[in-house]
Amino acid sequence: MLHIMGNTDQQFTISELSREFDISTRTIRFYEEKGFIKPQRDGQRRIYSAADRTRIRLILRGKRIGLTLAESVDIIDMYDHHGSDAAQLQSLLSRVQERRTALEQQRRDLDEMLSALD
Amino acid sequence: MLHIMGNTDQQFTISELSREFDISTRTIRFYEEKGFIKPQRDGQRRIYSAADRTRIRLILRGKRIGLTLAESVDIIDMYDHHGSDAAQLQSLLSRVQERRTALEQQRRDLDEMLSALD
DNA sequence: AAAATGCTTTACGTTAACGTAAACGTAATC
DNA sequence: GATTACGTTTACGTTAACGTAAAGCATTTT
Repeated sequence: MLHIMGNTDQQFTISELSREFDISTRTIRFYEEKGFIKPQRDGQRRIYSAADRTRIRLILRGKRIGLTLAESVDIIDMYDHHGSDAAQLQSLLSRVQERRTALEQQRRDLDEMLSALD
Repeated sequence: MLHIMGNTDQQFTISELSREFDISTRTIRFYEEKGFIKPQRDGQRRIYSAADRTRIRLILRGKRIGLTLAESVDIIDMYDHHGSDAAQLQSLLSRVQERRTALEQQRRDLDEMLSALD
């Protein structure tokens, strides 16, 4: 059977992503266990989309700045959110604001740390 | 009995520091267990110096930027180091350099995160 | 077909950073 | 002298983020 598909939707195997991001396959499956990514299946094999890959990249970025996985995913879902009513939007905005404040404090701490290391 | 002491060497109780930094007394004792601070004793009571207080402040700053306690203490001891020979100094400098690099990456990650939240 | 390769699930183990409770000591206050 | 406030030690419990086998499919290579 022939599939006609644009090459915009690239596919990745677990070991490809493992190598690319230098994390174990265990880690990638763990992220799935936690519901942070939901790859498709080809039989029993996992297939990762470009979107899955991006989510992993963002999770790792979050880790580097000291966020927990849950916090990272939380923020990622802030980007991603599409349909929501006014009330949801309002609470989202205030949560983004909170996050900003924490991150800005973090930046100040980091700057002080860096300048102290001179 | 009268103690004559300059007020440069202030003293603090565990609950004072607990309130000031908004951490539990358990946390403070835990830091001592790990050897990160070494308060004096008055009988069985702990007495914290200004230096102890500063170390705690720095540890907490490290935590906010996602360092582990061990990493924070490691950096703090970089500030503090006084007597060391040339070889030690050299290894210290390269370690500081490593740290800087990591922190700068962290800063970039943070900036991207912040600008994405607009 | 045997072996190697790459993937799968299940499940127990590990480390960091405390939380939480028990049980007790000492000093000030009612 | 009993209660309250503040401190102490000892020790078991908890959560996050994986590590590390163990044991088994499925496909590709020898």
